[in-house]
Amino acid sequence: MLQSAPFHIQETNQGKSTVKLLPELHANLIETAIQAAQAAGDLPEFEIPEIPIGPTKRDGQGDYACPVAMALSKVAKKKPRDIAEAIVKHLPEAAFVADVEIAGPGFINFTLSQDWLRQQIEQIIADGEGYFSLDLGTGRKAQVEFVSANPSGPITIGRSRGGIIGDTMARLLEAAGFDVQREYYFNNAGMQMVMLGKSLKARYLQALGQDVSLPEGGYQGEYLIDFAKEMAEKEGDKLVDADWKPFKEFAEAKMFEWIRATLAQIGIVHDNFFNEDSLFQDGSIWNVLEELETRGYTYKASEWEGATDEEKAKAANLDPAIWFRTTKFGDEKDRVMVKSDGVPTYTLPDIAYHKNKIERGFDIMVNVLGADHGQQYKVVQMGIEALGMDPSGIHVIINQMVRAVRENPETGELEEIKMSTRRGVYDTLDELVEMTSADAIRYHMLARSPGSHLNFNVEEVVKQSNDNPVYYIQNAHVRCCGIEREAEARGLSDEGADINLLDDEELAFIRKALEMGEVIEASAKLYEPHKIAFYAQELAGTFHPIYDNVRAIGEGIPEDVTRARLRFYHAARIIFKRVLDLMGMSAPERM
RNA sequence: GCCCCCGUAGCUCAGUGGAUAGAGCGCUGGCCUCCGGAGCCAGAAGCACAGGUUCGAGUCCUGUCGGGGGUACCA
Repeated sequence: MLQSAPFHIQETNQGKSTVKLLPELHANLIETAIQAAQAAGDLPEFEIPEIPIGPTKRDGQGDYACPVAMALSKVAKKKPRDIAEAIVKHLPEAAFVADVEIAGPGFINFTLSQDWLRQQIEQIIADGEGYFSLDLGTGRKAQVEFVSANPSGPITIGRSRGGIIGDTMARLLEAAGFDVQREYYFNNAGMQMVMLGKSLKARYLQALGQDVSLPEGGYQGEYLIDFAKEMAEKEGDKLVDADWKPFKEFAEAKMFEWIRATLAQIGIVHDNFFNEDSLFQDGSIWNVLEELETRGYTYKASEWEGATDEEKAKAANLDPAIWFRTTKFGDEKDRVMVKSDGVPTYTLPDIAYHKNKIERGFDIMVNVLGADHGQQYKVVQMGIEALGMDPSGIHVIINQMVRAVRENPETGELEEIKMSTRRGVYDTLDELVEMTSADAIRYHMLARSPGSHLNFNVEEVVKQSNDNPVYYIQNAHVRCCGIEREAEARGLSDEGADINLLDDEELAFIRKALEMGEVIEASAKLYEPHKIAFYAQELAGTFHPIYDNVRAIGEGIPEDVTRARLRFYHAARIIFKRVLDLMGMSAPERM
């Protein structure tokens, strides 16, 4: 579903069409102009750098600005303004450019053609929601792995951040043209799951009336009591002598359904759940270990080779473990791959998992991790390199921790709500969804760069008033729908509209709308999905004043003007639907 | 101690090395004969600190201070 404008379709020599965005189109003009200026002797010979260009921020500076003349000042041995003049002199004509100006120290400012902008309205309506699709990733497979929480308890607010970032990243990569798979790495192996099984067994015995306590470090959540009751009803006392395994199986299956249901509430649906367990069962972890041994990256010892005296003392009573020589890749210390009891740590299956991903043929693999796992991905990368594979397709988005906060009614200060599995505390995503809405959660989690330490103010998100940007954005869509409803009720339509009757204000919105392609491109290339959230708010901020000033229907408005404006609001509705879709938010028709 | 991340308005946060650092909330003052006011207009208020690189630094480098995370048999 590839679409054309806002980007001109350019025919290449091979006759294949390539979608291009406005910054690149402008940059091409400038590059051509520099070459022509050099050929004409107006500029000296030098290697042409990457042309910087971007949308301008304030009136009077055109729509797109390029500061390349300043950067060239040194190599060209000329004043920036003189360079800019030489470039402008040789600038080729382009349908989308109405005016070019040199301003300030040597900026080249481009103003878009109003006619060209008008045409984009028709293009948007013709292409519908596919209008902002790019072909950046056409023919390429991408995978986004996110959430990947241990199935040992309910999804927490903190976990949902990575989930929303990951799902939005997937949506943006799809918009950029990639064939995207969403994957959940289901950590159903390891000590945590053994503990879960043991905890459930204790709850099961309790359900049968036995006086047993939870194992040390066991899971205390009430959900295990519910699971245990269900098990006791189903199995009776058949399992009193069983070990932890059937309990782990049962808990895991329950958790799997629970996690899926929780995530589905906020619009997150994974295409694939990859079981960590399968890497043990099919032997791939042992193959990886063997390969690392063969390549000389492991050794067996009870302490790592550079251990301090303190570390040696700690290891004194341990049997030997198998170490991965990560110091060969610049790590500060080697890492344990197989513990002294013969059980692998998370490192080994993690490496085997990423090897598996690469072998599945993804061109890019995005991995969304919390900061508490922030170092681990480096070890995985070292593992992939040690196996002689290329880790360059793996990209990690690390999101900093979420602190749930609320205002102290007495002091007015924000204070942290301590995460706890007890009820009554805002800790699980289920509870948060109940109190707010999927849209509000998604927007607030998304509207922060992953690197920022997020203070999640529950009351602020709960507030359903005009101080909430979620509704500000959705309301733009609602208003477009309202106009269309009114038009229909009055028997009016936008068919055959003369878009030349539209004014600068409406076109300013279209200009802003065209930036969506640039935002999608930047998000996809830089792996920064939060950009779309800020863009959406800016877009709504451009829309609402126009809605206030530019009435489509009413006394004294000529019918042809009404028709043209209805056409405009029709396009605006498509645009808001699209941006809300990209964020995984609903686009309501009424509020 | 060492490694990673962060420090921008009263609060929550944006800001590909480019022009006069933006938005929301809160605060102050205006706007309802309206296609839904969950809206519009205006105002006050800020780059932790010190050096350095650059024609140009909130952005890059070094250091200091402050906060979060990690730091060999948890994931």
